[in-house]
Amino acid sequence: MSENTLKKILPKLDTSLLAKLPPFSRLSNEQIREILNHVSVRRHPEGTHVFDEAEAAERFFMLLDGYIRVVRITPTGEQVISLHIPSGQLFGIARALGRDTYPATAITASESIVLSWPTSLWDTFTEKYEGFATETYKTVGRRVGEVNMRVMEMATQQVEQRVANALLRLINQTGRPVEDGIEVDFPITRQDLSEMTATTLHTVSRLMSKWEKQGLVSSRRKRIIVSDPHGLVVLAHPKDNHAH
Amino acid sequence: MSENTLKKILPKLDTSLLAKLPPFSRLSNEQIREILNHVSVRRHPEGTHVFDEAEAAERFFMLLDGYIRVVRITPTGEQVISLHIPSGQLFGIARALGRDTYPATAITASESIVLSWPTSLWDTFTEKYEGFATETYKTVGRRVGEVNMRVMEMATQQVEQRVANALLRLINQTGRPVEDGIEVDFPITRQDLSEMTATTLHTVSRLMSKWEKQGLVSSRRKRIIVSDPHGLVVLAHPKDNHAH
DNA sequence: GAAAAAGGTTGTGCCAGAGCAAATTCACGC
DNA sequence: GCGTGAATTTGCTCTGGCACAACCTTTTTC
Repeated sequence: MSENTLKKILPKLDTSLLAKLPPFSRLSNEQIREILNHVSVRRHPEGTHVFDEAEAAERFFMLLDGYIRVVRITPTGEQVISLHIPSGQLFGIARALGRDTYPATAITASESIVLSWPTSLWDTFTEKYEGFATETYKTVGRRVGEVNMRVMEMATQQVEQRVANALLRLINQTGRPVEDGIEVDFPITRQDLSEMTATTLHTVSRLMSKWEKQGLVSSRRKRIIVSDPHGLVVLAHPKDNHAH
Repeated sequence: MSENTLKKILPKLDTSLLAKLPPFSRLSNEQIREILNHVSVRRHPEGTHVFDEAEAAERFFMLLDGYIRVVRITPTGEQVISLHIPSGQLFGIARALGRDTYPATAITASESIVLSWPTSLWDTFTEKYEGFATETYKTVGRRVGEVNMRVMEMATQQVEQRVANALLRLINQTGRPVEDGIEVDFPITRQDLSEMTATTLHTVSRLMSKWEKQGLVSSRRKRIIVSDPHGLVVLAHPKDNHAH
């Protein structure tokens, strides 16, 4: 990561921006101003590594706008996408898990605005600011739940169901309503979907083609629109699944 | 859970028992005595559900002796084993993740002694007792890391490697040295191993047979001894893994 | 605006590992 | 010491989905 984390100041970064976000919502304007005193703001183009796995966790982050893709890379170079983080959430919060290195790599899935603070302030935040710790642990809990869900899915479901589930999760969490359905709000390739579901882009491509013929989804390059979410739900949560 | 959580008192449950365990190790004897004032102690035979997924998290737990298997069950009734918890660790700590229900089911993998406290004391513990919160979050962090590791493995590795890894993890975390190797310290079936690695008991059985012929492991019913850990490591971390 | 690169589609062969079935072995209670 | 049920082994079959490959389409670059 290039190290000019200096304030490429936004038009105005005022208290009202943070006041809406859960970790800060119970704070006074005074407190939010304190917090903003120490913040760095940064705009990252799509595809930027905000931090890398195993790096010393010197800062923690709040995504103000855009999407973050959390990724892990195997010794043999394969990527696995852990989850996507929508704006308004903290990330890179290694300290909340008692770690001093980042457990995964964070890459912007679209152009993003990222706030950050030095990790040394973490303890101050959790102690001093009402509700900050609680909300943080809720976020952690939600993500843990999500990862657990993926383990379950990968252990028990067929590829088609996994991809359907991944897509449903994407539109639930990051969906934007458009004319003919709900669109995933950031550029996403078949390759990406395959890395989220432990399969190959070929298989994802075939599934998408099939679903497009059935009128469940439509897609252009890097764009996916789900036009019949319920149809996908039916595929995702299948009749018998005669499994292990 | 049957609700006679009363003190089936152990011979002696004194401060020295807790003083060695990380979450309590920085506390004074006085403080540990306070903590013991509110504790319930309970002995669970093998196979007992200590609590079930989605149940209201009314208590949190410390495993004093034995092993806990953390399990999730799909809508279609299949089990997936998330992880095993060795003695000396907290579990059922939904509050640490901002939840008020248990995220998974906890079953004793062998006869176990379990301490527990009402969840209402959780905030007191984290605020009042030096180091308790920190150690807790380290535990959480370690488990999250482990689950993430499993996602990676399931996404990128072959069955043989996954089973080898699972076995290595078991002997690292819960291994007991015996004459001809290291033995998994609680009863474990091929079925269990298959539920940990998202495969079938048949495949696990075949692998075990092969490994036994190669002199890597030996096993009786419900008992597994790894005699050549390094041999397993070689299998677990394979040459090419021409993958996705 | 031509070339290159990135992303996407589709056909084919193949095999790891699941499913099924049946036999065998083991542990434990009586 | 015997009977029973659970755990394990093993042979056979079958198939989902991956590897490989060729080609097409859109975007980016210069």
